[in-house]
Amino acid sequence: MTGPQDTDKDYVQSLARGLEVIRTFSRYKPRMTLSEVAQQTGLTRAAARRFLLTLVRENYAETDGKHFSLRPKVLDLGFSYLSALPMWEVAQPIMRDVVNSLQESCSLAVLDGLDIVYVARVPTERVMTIGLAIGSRLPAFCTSMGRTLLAGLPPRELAVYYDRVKLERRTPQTVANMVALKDAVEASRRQGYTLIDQELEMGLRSIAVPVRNRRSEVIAALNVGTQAGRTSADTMKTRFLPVLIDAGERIAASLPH
Amino acid sequence: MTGPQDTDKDYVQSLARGLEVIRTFSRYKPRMTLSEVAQQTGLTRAAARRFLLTLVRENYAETDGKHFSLRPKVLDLGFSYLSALPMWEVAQPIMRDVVNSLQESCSLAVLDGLDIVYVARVPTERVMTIGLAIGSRLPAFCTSMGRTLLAGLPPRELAVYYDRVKLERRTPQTVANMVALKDAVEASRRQGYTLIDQELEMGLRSIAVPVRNRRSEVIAALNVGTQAGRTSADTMKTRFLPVLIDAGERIAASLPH
DNA sequence: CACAAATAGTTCGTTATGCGAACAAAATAC
DNA sequence: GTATTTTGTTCGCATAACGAACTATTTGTG
Repeated sequence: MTGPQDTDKDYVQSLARGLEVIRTFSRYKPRMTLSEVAQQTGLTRAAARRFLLTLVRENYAETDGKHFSLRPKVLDLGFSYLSALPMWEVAQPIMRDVVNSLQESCSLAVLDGLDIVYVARVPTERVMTIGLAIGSRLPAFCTSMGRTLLAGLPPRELAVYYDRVKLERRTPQTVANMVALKDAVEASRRQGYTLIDQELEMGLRSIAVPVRNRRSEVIAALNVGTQAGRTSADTMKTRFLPVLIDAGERIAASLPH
Repeated sequence: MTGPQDTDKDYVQSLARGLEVIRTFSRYKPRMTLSEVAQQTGLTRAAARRFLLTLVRENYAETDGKHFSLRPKVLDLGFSYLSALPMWEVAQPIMRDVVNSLQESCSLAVLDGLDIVYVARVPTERVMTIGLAIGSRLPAFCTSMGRTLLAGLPPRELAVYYDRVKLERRTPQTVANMVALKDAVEASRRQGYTLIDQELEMGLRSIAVPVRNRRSEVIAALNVGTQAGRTSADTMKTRFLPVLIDAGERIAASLPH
């Protein structure tokens, strides 16, 4: 496992390695033996063992003597980020109003690399086959919130994104060529909202608007998702969009100075 | 800042310190300078700087050249824990059913030390003055889910809890003496649910049931919260409790083997 | 049950990781 | 402009963390 190429005196390799150990646990590997962790992370068994025992000692993990698993204290790490978000506390009541008004799921996400990351979510029903919660990631290029966030990037950062993204079709509708994606992002920027129709998953339609800070920078996206069979694109534009725009503005207005 | 008392060859001090740096960010300190982080964590400035630069290098944090703040990648750490939870994916649709049925907020929590930690939440409206999300912590002794989880502890672990907990009154109704708490927990165990009436916060009433694994161990608690003025304790027992019990059983039944 | 294979626990010599005091540089406050 | 505070950087040093190699334990197989 590599860190920076050259010896970097300001880099704490043990911290980076330890965080990788935490990240190696997942839905598919909720609990692992010492050797499995070593294998997954590329660490030696002795090193993996020290990291795991340190996590156990600090109550981030536990062991039954053979298998290791993470403990809820790990959520504190993510919570440090969430509770530091300026919009964190004000967004949820506003999102609940959206859900009460439209009877559809509402989510808030930020851009992180090539992905969007959910930071708040008020679900009403399962509109997608995968479960989503705070911390979930989805590709930005084929989600309504993702396109909205891309549209709000400064040109240079957007160019970097286009250079790095790999457009992989998720449904027959997925916009998977660069020219079409750029047009779509530009359209999002112009019209101030994004409507995605079954690009991420068949049957899923969602609409998103930007949430801006006081300097008019796009800092998050807010969306409502529905089943395509239940709500037409026109209805989303005429009924859902005004509610979302209002909610985005209320969140923005509630941000600290 | 101290680690283990004796030199412990299996303890990675840099990992423990780095995790403390992450945890030091909060709602009150969303962004900090190098010196502030050093002061908050007890590290030297040079050490704090190396940890922060490592977090920046690994995209867990960012800096504007002076202040540091966390990035969404930190949520991946908590997400490792959440996605590894056996009940994670099945619980939310069931909780949404509860919310649709009762029109009240529904949450799922686990016990961690003296606290409960929220691992899933479907809010309907603001029943509490503080915002709650995945990762939020509340004291176990004066919450419905907390009492439920305490009731499900093996006797030895419960004894340890009683030894360590400090009962601090949150409202005039808070059960804050040990005898009364033990009686309340025992009552929760006997009746298989817990109803809390304005012990955590005035105006807040909530009812919780245990979620058990296939070995009948209590692994989480599920609750519904309401405003005391809107729903009587009797209504919670007659209308809410059957729905919650059913939901708890459905979550339990959906757990993997 | 015996044996082989796999995995975990431990040791310890080694080294490079991470340390922090001290200084320089930059930013901030007055 | 000066004083103060904060940040950036260096570098000698101590030891934290390393991993190879071994022992011990567990698991799987015939």
